[in-house]
Amino acid sequence: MVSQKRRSEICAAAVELFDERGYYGTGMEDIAKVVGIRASSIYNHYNSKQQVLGDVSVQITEQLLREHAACLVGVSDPREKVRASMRNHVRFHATHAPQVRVSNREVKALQDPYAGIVRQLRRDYVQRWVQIIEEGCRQGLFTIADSKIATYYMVDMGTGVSVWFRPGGAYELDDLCELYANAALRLLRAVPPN
Amino acid sequence: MVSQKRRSEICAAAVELFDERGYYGTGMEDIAKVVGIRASSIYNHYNSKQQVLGDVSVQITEQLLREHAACLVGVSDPREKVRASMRNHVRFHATHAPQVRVSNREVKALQDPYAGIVRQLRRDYVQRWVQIIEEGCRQGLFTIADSKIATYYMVDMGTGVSVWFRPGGAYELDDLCELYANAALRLLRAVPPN
DNA sequence: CCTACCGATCGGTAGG
DNA sequence: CCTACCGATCGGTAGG
Repeated sequence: MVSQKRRSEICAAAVELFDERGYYGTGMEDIAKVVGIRASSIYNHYNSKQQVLGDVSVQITEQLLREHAACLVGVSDPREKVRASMRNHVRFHATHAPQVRVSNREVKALQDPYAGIVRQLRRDYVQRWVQIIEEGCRQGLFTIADSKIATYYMVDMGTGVSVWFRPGGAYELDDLCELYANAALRLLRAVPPN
Repeated sequence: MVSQKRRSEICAAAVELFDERGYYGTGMEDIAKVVGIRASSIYNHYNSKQQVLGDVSVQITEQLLREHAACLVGVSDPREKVRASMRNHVRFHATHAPQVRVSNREVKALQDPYAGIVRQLRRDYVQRWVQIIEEGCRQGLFTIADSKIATYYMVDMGTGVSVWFRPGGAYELDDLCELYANAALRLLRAVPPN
């Protein structure tokens, strides 16, 4: 049987284990044990361990871009685009922390074709930020030296949330999203009203 | 022979390989091959692969704190402390990129006593940032909602440099340090003169 | 989905 | 610093 349910069970187990022990530190036996089957049975759903990692990485990266595009619908002010992008970035990295940690940490373990796909998606994502920032600069709303560096400021800062954020901890996610959105506009020296 | 030279050769080879393929993806054979000896000979210098990773991680983390302390000598204005800290953080993460990537990526693979030591050093480092920021707030120089979050902004942003920075690339390291130092003061809403 | 099994490689040890 | 070797585990396959 090659049910979609089993496939996603394997995927979920793999994410947890890759996150905990890394791609090379996780055996097919480990994944199978969590799912409740034998290691050899995984090969009815995936051709290789590499394909499991590829599936996880491509899926989560595509989802990030999809949700980013969705959060910008109907927004025209570049300052609001930055706010929405930052909120989305932080929320995504907090709520899909294991997946983004794995896809960031194991990007070097990823081989083609997955590696090429994921790298291209990441370039697209950075490029979207760059274009929003440059649009704001042209409108005289932002003042920055380099739009690429400004993008790294914000993306790297928000990605860090996936490492230290704990649901139910000291910080409420909604509050965090607002703090980061405001911080982004400060980084860009955005003219008020923010 | 347990020469210090051999030990650091093993260390250097291990950093490159751990960075490239991860801790679990790297065998003692791989490290030995780079050094030009047999895998079993590494055990004349280290008791285990874990000890090699521990050595790398503790050393680089101690060095970060040492250089951070040194960059603050004679500085009293909190704004200048933030500038110096940010410049040091970025420069360190750019010039020791493989080491910090390994020590960040493999922190979960680290066992006690190394894990405990490294985690404590990291807490110390964060605490130093927090105290500088709170000092600036008390003096009315900074305006922020949460000093811990503000620390994460800056530390995470600067740590990102270790991932994308390439020496001899589009950005000069000195310029980058200044850009990040200025960005840090914007994040803190520092009062001029900056 | 299973059992049975492949050759390769793993970290580490014994002994010199 | 080496050779020789340990038991365990690796990703993956054959065959049902």
